[in-house]
Amino acid sequence: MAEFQAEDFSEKQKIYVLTEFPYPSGSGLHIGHAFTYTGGDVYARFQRMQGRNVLFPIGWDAFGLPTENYAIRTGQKPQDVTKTNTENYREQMNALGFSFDWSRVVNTTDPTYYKWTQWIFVKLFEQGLAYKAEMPINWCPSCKVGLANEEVINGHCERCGTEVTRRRISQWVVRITQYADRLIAGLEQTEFIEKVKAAQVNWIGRSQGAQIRFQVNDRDDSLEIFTTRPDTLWGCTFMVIAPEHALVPEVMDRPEVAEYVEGSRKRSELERTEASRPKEGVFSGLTARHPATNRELPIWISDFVLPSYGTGAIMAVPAHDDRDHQFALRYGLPIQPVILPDADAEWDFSKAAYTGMEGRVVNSGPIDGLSPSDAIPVSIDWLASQGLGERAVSYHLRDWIFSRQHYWGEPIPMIYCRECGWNPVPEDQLPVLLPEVERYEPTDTGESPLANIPGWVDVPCPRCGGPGRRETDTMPNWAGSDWYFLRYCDPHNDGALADMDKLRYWMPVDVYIGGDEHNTLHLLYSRFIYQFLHDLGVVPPEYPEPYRRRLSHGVILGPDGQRMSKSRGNVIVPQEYVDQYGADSVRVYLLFMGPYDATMAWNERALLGVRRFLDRFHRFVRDHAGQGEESGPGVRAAVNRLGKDVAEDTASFKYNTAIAHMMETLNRLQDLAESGGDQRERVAEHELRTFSQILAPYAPFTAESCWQLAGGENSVHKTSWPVYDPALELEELVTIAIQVNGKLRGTVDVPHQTAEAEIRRLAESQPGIAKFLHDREVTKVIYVPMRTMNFVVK
RNA sequence: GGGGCGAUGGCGGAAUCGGCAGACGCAAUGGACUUAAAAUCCAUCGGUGGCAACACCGUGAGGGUUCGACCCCCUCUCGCCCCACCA
Repeated sequence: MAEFQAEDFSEKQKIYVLTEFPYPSGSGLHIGHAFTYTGGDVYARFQRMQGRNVLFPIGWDAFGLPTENYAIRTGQKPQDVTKTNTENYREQMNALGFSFDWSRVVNTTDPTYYKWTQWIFVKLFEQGLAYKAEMPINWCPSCKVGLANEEVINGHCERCGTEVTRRRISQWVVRITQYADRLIAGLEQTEFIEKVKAAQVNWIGRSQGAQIRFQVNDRDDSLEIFTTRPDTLWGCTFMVIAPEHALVPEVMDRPEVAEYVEGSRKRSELERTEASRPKEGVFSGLTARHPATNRELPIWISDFVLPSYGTGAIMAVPAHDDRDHQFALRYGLPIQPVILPDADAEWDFSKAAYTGMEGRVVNSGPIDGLSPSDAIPVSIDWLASQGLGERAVSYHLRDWIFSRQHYWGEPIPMIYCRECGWNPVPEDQLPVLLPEVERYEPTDTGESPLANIPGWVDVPCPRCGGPGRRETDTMPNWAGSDWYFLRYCDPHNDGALADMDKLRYWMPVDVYIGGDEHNTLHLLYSRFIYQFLHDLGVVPPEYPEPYRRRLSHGVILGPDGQRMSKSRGNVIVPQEYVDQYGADSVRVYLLFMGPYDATMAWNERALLGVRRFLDRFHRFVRDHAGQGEESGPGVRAAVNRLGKDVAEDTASFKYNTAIAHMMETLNRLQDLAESGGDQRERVAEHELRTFSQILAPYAPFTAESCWQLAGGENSVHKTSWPVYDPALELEELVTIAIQVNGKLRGTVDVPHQTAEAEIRRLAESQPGIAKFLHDREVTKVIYVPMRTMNFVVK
């Protein structure tokens, strides 16, 4: 398949078409893969025919829990399972005719690849962007294993269905929040569609507000809170802190506090973040002083306050926040209105909080009489002048928990020494290879299975040479997919993750095709890692962002219109349909179903319709091959036009209409070639070959066969896209719509460049139109050249 | 609650910049070929009225702008997707 290899530094214009690489599961390629890669393949093939140097690579995102589980179940090595699966994937991809550059395959589980994944981690650590912290993880008490968020389905373990609880474990965390503002700002340099940009901005969730200090009574401590509504400060009647807050251990001697905190700890993340759960809490026994009014404010503890957002503490303003209002009603805490709504002067604050921004601030000292939006900056300035607080920004985005307690992942290349602390494995000792072990079962303690291999764990400290201990956690699945697109540019490089000149040639990715489900996490993580590498200077400084465009493909539902799932039994396996109808039918059908980004149900009858079209074309070519003379004018014009239409649609990913154009043109050619009488036209091999070329990106096998039948030499896939001849189109008649008062009353067919006056004469002479003009006064005639003419009459 | 998107025949969907609504395909109906079936081919296929020519209505609902609106503006209804106790 050497024919599809991309050429480094070619003089041709480059284009980098990237599709998300698959996780090679045991069940083989699924329909979503077929859909994604067909979309990428058509575009790549089309661009090659346009004379571009196309990089269309593929690889394997092969680390992951299913392989590890399967290996445990069957007693195989994950390495061997991966090998079997990737070979199967490759075979099925070839059956579908994907024109990947197989010389650039990347495999995240290959030590020559994950050496660089580990290298990136070492750099993160060296730059202070990776740190150890006690973080709660999702814990399956039955499997005795920590689960990533994506392995928790509705609060239950993906594997065994047991309800997941929380457990605190010391983990590696990556400081992605440090890049939050840049990740937002960088979006401006991309051409992502609005939806994707919005998803990213939303996920980062930047809010502006104020940080305010409250003095805790009878103690030295002060309580810091974050709020986006400092204008409601004077309405604060109590405070709430999370059970994880640093103040809590100091009041654990109160039995009711201890009981509440204990109960909360047992609650799963799912339960805890359930918004409809009644707001419950416990009084801490502490009070704080209102910074403006000196009023005494009780400090409550409740787990509706999240430890991981803001400061883990809030000022409660029950008059103007729904949650605080619920809490106040439950425990009989005072409600103090400080904003009167414009619309409803009689607002009943005992019934509901007023959270709107329209209104007037009252009972609030220096900000009285202002509108809430004006009051926000004024209140912050006032707080700052009193030394009580300042402007602050908070993000929904959290630092990224980077440890997984699994075997089948990249070992985190760190060594712990009692004397020197954490040190990275020196670069010349990378990669830290995954040891081959007999058993992959998780440990009872929640540690990675690697912790059970003393010969691997115990190593000298790279700094002092004393006894050290390897990190036994592995990296999350995201790690390998964060930078794979860089490796495709230079997949065999031993001395760097990729050569700078090659990156400069191929980057950025021109089109990245993937699923909506990766529009937030994967896209954000990989943009972050790219920006980090940009700061390190190992990617071209002139490209601040890795992806120019992001295209999200749609979803194929089962024949019943439901999402495909094994339990519903509506899963479509592409290979079965390839066997039955041929790869081209499956390819063309997938793209013909609807717009590339739509959600569509599988319909085997429609697939059959596509098969009929391909068969009909093949028959047509066979029946008309050998008629070596020139085609009739209608045939020439139709095929000429087709090349232009399909090129336009393909370039803008409107595959469904491109295919419709091909069907339409075949219908037209059949009419012209097979009708009786004077209209009948000859179809010569030249047009049959041109049509085959146009079909080639979509149905590569059928097109090749037809190309040969029509006397084509070599391979249709090595030809250039047919050149459009505008002169041919000018020979065709144009149909112009004739309206009277905006209503269609007829049409006239005229040659191109017919004068307006002539069109008007033809229209007025047509009885079906004339009868609407008869006896009326034409006040105006609007003419849109070569499209429509509208008579305005009284 | 926040954000994004959408609503067109029996179905999936077309319609470049506001200019012939329903391309293309599926399903359906009638017919040809066949002993029969499959395959293939021909015809019809938004609604109402009409033998027909033709006329009127029609892009979720209501209003507006315009010579002309699926497309632009306002109000509303419904649906899908993502995020969500985020202070």
